[in-house]
Amino acid sequence: MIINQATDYGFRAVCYLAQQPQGEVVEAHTIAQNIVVPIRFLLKIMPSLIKAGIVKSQRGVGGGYMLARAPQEITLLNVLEAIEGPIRLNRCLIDPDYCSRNAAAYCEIHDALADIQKKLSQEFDRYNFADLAD
Amino acid sequence: MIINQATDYGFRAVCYLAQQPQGEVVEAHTIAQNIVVPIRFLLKIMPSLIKAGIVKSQRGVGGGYMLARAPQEITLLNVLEAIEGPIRLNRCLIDPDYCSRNAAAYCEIHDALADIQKKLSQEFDRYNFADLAD
DNA sequence: TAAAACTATACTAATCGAGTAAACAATCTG
DNA sequence: CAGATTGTTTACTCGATTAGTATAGTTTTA
Repeated sequence: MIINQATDYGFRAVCYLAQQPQGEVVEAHTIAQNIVVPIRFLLKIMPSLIKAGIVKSQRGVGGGYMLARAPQEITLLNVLEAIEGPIRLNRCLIDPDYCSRNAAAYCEIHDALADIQKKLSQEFDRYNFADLAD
Repeated sequence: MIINQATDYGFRAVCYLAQQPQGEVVEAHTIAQNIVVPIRFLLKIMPSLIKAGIVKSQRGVGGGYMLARAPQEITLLNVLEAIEGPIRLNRCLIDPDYCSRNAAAYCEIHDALADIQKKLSQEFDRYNFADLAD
């Protein structure tokens, strides 16, 4: 019921990139310093954001990271799912076989959780980084 | 971002009790069998529900558990908080000093998460066990 | 007073989270 | 093209948490 530290750092990193002039490439150590995150940990997180099409990277001298699309097109949900996968409130919502009662198909609680989970995703999706970076 | 197994079991236990005739005392092993939960684990969870005023217990021969108040007065949020404490999406929402940037006071992300967290609590609070037990 | 029930506390094994390390691959510059 | 720079990949560690088990204790009632 708590987001990962990595996700928190991911939010900060994307927010920081959204605050840079458009097209500016920022290297990892600069990002890490500004958002106050251990650089090695940040370096491990970034590839997830790249695979999700949220940021782009450039290697070699003068390399670094930049957003891969407009900040208003990136939501908290996008970053969260890129780093820790889809939101799941309960394991039975991923794998019905997980339920020790084998009741996923008719369980009222299952339905309620599925509903809440959907609402939660929508809430995370309401926030984009153009607004957050202000 | 996922609820505890204990919370899941708590939901089931309260739901099962809500399905019993009013005032009926049900012993732990009966509950455990019906909701398919290890009895020792269930026995460990129940005291949290008692402390939260959700169920009552009776010791000795013929003892067991019953709801402490009407099912419509018990929500998913009540049970969740009884078992795993208040919902917190991020540690900085409990303890602002936790933020490695020390930015909780002015961080836009912090505000967004606080907002989402509030909505999430409200969602869990919308479901009561009179409805869930149908 | 003995058995039946819940309570409290401590223990354990497995998993997960956060962070570190090291070897590697790409890119630029002189 | 050599070497420095910067990101990538994968593996490792250590501590915390989770899920569950065990045991000794307390209350109640027949």
